[in-house]
Amino acid sequence: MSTHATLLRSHGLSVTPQRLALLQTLSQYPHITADQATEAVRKSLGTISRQSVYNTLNALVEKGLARRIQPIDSPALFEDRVGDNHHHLICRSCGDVADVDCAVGFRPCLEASDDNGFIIDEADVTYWGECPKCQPKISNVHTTTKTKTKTRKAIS
Amino acid sequence: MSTHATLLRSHGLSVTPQRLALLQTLSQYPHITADQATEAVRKSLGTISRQSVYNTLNALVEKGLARRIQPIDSPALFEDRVGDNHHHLICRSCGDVADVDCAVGFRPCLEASDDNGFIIDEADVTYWGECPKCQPKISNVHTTTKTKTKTRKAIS
DNA sequence: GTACTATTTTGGACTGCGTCCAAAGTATGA
DNA sequence: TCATACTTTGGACGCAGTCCAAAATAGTAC
Ligand SMILES: [Mn+2]
Ligand SMILES: [Mn+2]
Ligand SMILES: [Zn+2]
Ligand SMILES: [Zn+2]
Repeated sequence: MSTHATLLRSHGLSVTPQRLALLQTLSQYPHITADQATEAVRKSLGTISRQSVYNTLNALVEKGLARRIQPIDSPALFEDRVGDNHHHLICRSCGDVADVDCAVGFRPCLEASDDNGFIIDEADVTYWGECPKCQPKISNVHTTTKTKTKTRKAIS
Repeated sequence: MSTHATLLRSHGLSVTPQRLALLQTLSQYPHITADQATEAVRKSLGTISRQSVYNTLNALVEKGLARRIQPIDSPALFEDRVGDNHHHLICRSCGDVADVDCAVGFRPCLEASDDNGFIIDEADVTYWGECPKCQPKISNVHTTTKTKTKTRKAIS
């Protein structure tokens, strides 16, 4: 039996083709929008409703089987890499997202300098900058026009 | 002459009542949504269009005079505390946002464990947890029903 | 296998946040 | 004071995500 099925059952979620296909999809892309996931699932199942995509992704996040990140100027991104408290690098020009291991250790950044009495359970770290591809070359530093339009990779 | 006017001019922005009112508003609230800002500005100017609010807030962010943060499940928040690379504590229950000084120092967290070739210019750190008010009291630990509805403070 | 029930899926309507656009108004500098 | 570039306005619009009620289906008990 599929390991994904077991995973779902062990978290009290019933097993449906839609959920299996979404888990499958999540395992194939490091970070993916709900729309991209829909597109990908439709390639395998033929069809899935938008609502089911959101239902499932939200359920997975709730159960800790997936994580949602919300970069500025982008729809939410989902990933199945959870539990390692890793961080993200986002390119301001093209929107590319890269994973970064946590600098501090295993459960790291959960120490704020002053927690204001909050009980902290997660630290969400995003580094902003420019990816290698988008960096101006030596020859045209200061003259390169920054691309405003983020090109979003299509799922193929 | 108003210091806000000078600030605008020094960044190449012309001085308008709308912009002054927004700067004024930003200085009064640590974190504020575009809608809350609109509401607040209307108390002083009487009227302002939604578009002007966004135009101005975006311009301020672009010039580095304001900062936009984008928590999950909340419209963007704006603040005029910039340049100190401070972080945020957000309560999962009530949505309350608190500032935290950067743990590491002045321009700190800009060191990722592996920058993947990115040129990093900002680190955005959000701690998630529960604020003191929302924490279950000793007497009813494990029995308190978590409030799902975030109460958003009204601007009064 | 059949029947029952709780859960899930579906698609269509809907909401909220934010942007686009073109016309009217205003700040700035000559 | 005039000319012009920039800003403001409000109405239309777009996109991400949710709500809802009906239909379908997974899990369970027989
Ligand atoms: Mn990741
Ligand atoms: Mn802040
Ligand atoms: Zn890039
Ligand atoms: Zn709280």
